[in-house]
Amino acid sequence: MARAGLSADRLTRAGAELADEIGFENVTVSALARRFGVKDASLYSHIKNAQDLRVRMAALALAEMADRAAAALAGRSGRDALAAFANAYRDYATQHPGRYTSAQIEIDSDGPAADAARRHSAMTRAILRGYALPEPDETDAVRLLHSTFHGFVSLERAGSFSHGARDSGASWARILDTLHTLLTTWHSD
Amino acid sequence: MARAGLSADRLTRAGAELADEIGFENVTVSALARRFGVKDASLYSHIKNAQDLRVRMAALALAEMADRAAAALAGRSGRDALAAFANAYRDYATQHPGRYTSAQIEIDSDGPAADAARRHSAMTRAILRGYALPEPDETDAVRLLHSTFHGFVSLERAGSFSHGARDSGASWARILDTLHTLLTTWHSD
DNA sequence: TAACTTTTCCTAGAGGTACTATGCAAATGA
DNA sequence: TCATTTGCATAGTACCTCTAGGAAAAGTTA
Repeated sequence: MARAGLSADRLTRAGAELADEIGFENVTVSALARRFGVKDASLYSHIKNAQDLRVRMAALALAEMADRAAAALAGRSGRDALAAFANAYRDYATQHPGRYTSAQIEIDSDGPAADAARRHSAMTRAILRGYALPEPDETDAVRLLHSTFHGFVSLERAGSFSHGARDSGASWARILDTLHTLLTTWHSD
Repeated sequence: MARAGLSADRLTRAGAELADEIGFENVTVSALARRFGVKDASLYSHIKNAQDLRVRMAALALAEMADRAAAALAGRSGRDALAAFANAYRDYATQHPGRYTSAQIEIDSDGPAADAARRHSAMTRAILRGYALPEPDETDAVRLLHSTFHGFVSLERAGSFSHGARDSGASWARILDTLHTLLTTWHSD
């Protein structure tokens, strides 16, 4: 009998695809096993348990987001960098809703997903280089940006912005403008 | 045999308590039935299914958040109103993590949770009365505030802000300041 | 109060998911 | 080529969701 050629990485990537198709919360060990035509018990040779799979998916998504962020930021600064990063972030969430959701699970600081999370976080901080804020202001600003991007994307996907006349993309563009202004006029106390 | 005296409302409230204790994703029909000392099948006389229970819990949480927001905004305007609303929002999430999580599920616009969601949304808009923004700017600002509050709370709870030297409460206060400044200096184009 | 109706909870059972233990067969490599 | 390791299967436990049908409590009417 031929083997399916499974591995933790292949399962993680397939899990990510499945998440984008049917939603992160519907990705089960059983569903993943069905996709490979094997029994669910077989997956436990590669992953520790269902939570382990989820953490691996989160690490993959965070790494992909960090890569896109790095590409978006290359050669840009100030307003351009801010907009490019923000749009890369929002586009990723739109194109890969399941992956994006997976990246939101709790990650402990010494787990396998922590590295990817730190890389992504460093990219957010890189946006601010052009604004030259002193600490702890830069940290506050990083947190503001991350909060706003994540909050917007997450509310947009939950349908919170779809009941009014205002296009949510227009709001997004406007919000990026105001954030740029906020950062350029930021004053430490 | 005595009856347990169940009803959809009691189940919803008990589900909310359970969510705060063990986490929203761990609230199952079975666990709720155990808490009342009845069999799980008995709950289906009161709730349609597990998703129905979750939507009811979301509606309860949104209603509670709208109540707290209304109380926080009463008699306040401008910066005071902004800070009071924001702190009420963050405090609710801290005190009721399970309820807060329940409020984040997707709600369709004509479902039973939509009313509560609209009330909560109206409260966010009320913050902006003192800033007198024209449309569509006010809508953009509402979305910015909601995004930032939700994003911050959600990242804070996921542990994203706990790995640096900067206290997350200090960042929160600073962010509220900058948002106030942003709103007072908002310019329409 | 007796009979009838409705509601509430039960038992029983089907089907899905997570996970463990164990065994065999395929791949690896000495 | 033979021993070892690895990959997948079988079997089985436990928990969850939900349906069907029945019985007893509570409410209603005569």
